[in-house]
Amino acid sequence: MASTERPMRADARKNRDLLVAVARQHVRRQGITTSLEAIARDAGVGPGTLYRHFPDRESLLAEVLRIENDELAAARDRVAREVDVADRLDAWLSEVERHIATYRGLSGPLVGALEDAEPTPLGSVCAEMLVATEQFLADARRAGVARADVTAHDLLGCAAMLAWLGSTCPAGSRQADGARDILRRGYRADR
Amino acid sequence: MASTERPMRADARKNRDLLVAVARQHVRRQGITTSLEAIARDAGVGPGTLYRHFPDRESLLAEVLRIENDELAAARDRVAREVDVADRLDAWLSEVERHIATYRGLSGPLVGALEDAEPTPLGSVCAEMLVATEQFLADARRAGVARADVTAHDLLGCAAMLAWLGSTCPAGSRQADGARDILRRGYRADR
DNA sequence: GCTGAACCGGAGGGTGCCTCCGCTCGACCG
DNA sequence: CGGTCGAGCGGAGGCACCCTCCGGTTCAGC
Repeated sequence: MASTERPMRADARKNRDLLVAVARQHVRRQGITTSLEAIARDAGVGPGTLYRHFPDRESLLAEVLRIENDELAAARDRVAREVDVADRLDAWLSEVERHIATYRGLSGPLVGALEDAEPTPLGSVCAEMLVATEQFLADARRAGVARADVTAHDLLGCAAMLAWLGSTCPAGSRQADGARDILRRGYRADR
Repeated sequence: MASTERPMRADARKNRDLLVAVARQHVRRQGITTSLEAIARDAGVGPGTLYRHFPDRESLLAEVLRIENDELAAARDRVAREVDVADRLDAWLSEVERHIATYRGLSGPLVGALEDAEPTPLGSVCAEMLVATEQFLADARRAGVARADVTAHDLLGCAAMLAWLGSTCPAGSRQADGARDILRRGYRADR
């Protein structure tokens, strides 16, 4: 289907890429509620152009994340390779938390996408994280370091909560650390 | 100090009370990001009037909560009286979570107030919850059902996280239940 | 080069935030 | 009870943002 579509016009492609690049900067700095108009301005295009390429905030966001997701995949492989199985799940969840927390305000929409039945732009990003988490959870269970009644879905929810708490508190606060410790003891089988 | 100030003019008092009442409805229905202009409109006053009584969103919110806080205090007394010490802390934290979750979006500002050094309008609301939580935590420790390294501050953070997760998911989702179980096992000493 | 379809960008209507200022009306005094 | 004056009112207005629509422009294939 997609293969039968003719390729994008060169100027359209350029604008689209530029918009995603500028959006990435803005979202990193201002969080996901950053002004779309400002992104268009900075990219030197009109608002109409932005809205044609990305009909709503979420599709633009999904595109930004799609690019960034390579980083998370790399982290996943690194964790699987280098971290001892006893701490692998912890390490992975930390990565997920850090990834989510990169963009202030992302945790909300992400949890929404985790729940939503119909596929949203953010859905695929979520699905990937869920698969990896299931993998790590299975490993941990086999090694006897994760409780049996905890699900990957729950764990992602926990990571999102922590990311939320961390980016809600004033920067530099250790508020999330206590909660993280409590959560760890709650899903691990060995403490 | 406050006692030397002359009492409010009757019309001002009336407007102020009306605004708080209308705001309460709106915030309950729409969450804390509800439109302040709409509140003013519904109360039949101009925006200027609203902003003189409540210079920013947070002071209006704090006033709404101050009224509602009686409910939480009642819950606190009921829990202290009726619930067995083994489950008292759990019961109290559930109440806190429910209370916070009543107003969609409240968890963020509340956590902020929990951290802030200088007193914000929401600060006193927080302080009250913190005191009660410390009390219940101390009881639980004495009864041997709470881990020693958990702080009341951490627990409030956890309640806020759960409230956040609960009101972020589409209504009726059980997403928060898993996280709540994990957290409970994390702070309790007996499971 | 020509042509038409794809694409552009900005004007504009709607909403919300917050401020400022001229007028009103309630409180108190004589 | 009537007058005064200042607290209080409310709406106009400036600003930012969201999103849509459409007349003009530019690319791509012939």
